[in-house]
Amino acid sequence: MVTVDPWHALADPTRRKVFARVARGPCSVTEIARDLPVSRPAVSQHLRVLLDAQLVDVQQRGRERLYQPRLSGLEVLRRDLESYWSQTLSTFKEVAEQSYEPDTSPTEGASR
Amino acid sequence: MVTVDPWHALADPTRRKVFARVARGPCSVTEIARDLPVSRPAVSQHLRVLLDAQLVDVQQRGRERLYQPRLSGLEVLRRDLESYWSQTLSTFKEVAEQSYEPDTSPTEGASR
DNA sequence: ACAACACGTAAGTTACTACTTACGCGTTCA
DNA sequence: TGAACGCGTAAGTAGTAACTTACGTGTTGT
Repeated sequence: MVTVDPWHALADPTRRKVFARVARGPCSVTEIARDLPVSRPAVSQHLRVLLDAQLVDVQQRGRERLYQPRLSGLEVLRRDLESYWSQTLSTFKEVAEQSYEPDTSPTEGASR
Repeated sequence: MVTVDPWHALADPTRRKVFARVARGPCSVTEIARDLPVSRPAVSQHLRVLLDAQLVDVQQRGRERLYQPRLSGLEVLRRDLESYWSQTLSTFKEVAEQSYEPDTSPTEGASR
């Protein structure tokens, strides 16, 4: 089993549309391909990547394969994004404090 | 000015490391390149993409260029991710309800 | 049993992307 | 004023990724 970075998985616009459709509710490959300007095999290949990124799950249903969204992959993205967000906020805070105390950095007063 | 999809911007592992470093606090190109196994121009090119994705900002500082994180790009990601998350949760709910009421779907009792 | 359906995968092509080295421009400091 | 620094960008290259068509497999219904 190959593991795929969920960031990479959602980077492609077409693949993001595929995932968005699956997230909205369980659906089959043909059903997804009908709404997209790409072939059915292309959708299959995108779903394979989403599977490897733990973003979707499959379930055989007669002769259909029903795809459903999965939380595991999203949790990774959530954690990373939350980290970026909080670090960005505290960086903002630090920069703001430094502009009030120019003594802290001895890099000469070229801050403006 | 070229606009870049923030999803695409954070898809590359190296670029994500560059952004993670900038998020942690303002820094220069050379400083980032010192901690990564790629050349300085490579870092410059990554920062260009992050700039176009509204994920970072620059500020000339003497002969250095100080990069800082920016919220705009992250907000897009946050909004998308939040949408995926909530839709995935409600899809889970729907699926759970359907398994208790097999009458709803006339696709014959092949659910197990 | 056979046609139709739903799907995955192999094979091939084209476009893009991440990287390198080489170069040029502005800034700092002796 | 000239050497060193910090950086962006151009040019070239190797690897990857997204797509297509063609084909094979399992399931449904007559």
